[in-house]
Amino acid sequence: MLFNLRPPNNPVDLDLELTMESGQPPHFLWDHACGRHTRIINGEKAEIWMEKGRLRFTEGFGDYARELLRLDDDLDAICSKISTDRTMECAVESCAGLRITKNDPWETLVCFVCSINNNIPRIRKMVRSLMVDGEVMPPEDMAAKDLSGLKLGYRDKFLKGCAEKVIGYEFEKIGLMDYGEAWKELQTFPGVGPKVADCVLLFGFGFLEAFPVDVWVLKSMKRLYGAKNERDARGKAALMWGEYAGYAQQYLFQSERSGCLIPKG
DNA sequence: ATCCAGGGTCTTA
DNA sequence: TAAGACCATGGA
Repeated sequence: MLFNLRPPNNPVDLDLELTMESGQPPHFLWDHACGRHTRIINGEKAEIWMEKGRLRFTEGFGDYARELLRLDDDLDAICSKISTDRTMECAVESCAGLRITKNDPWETLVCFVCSINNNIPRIRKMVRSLMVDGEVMPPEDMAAKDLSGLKLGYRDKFLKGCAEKVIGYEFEKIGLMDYGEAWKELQTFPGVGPKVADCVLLFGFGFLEAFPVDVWVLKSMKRLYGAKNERDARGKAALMWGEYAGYAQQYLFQSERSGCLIPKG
């Protein structure tokens, strides 16, 4: 099976490698070898790869791939809207085909609790230590299991706390709230502050207006737009990029890390 | 040895 | 509301 991307056969519409390896949940949850991305979904092996400029995936995972890669997002239109100045134009150009991914909320929460004051390679190691049979262990198992010995640092108690809170809690209801309400609600979870909440809302619940401010994005927002602090960065992002601030954030994050972000023009 | 990493919590002023 | 100590771990 394959998808015709919009516009059809336009390779700029999806850079699968970049998207899957850009510090989003798939970077932590999927295996990656020989240009193929693999993991277990609902007990079955799923595989995604590019072939002759077209997206391919294991039979039966078409709907999953479409949701994961947000193939219904009009990337051209979104990139136009966030290209508010020369700097953002360059960021968008240098990361052509980078898409926001939509992941399972619980797995996303686990990923970004592990991300606290941490680096991407070690986040991946931690998340994988919390996976059983290819999937992040469900809240019930995480609440019951002894996490000491997994080298999670002080994050083990946060993960335990989140697992216990999610049990008997309609986690999906957060996706039905408006952004502001959902942002505040998520921060009642142990280990979830403003940044982790925005990551879970963006990558787990699909709120494209969420703007996670980590050290890289904060550095960009200070240098490029004179942001004074984290809160100020969020405010400026909301004003400049509004409903697509999440996409702007991912292009900023990727560009800042790869060092291809020009000062400002 | 010191700094840093997709930060949060808690205390203090 | 804002700043600072503290938190575990491993790589640079």
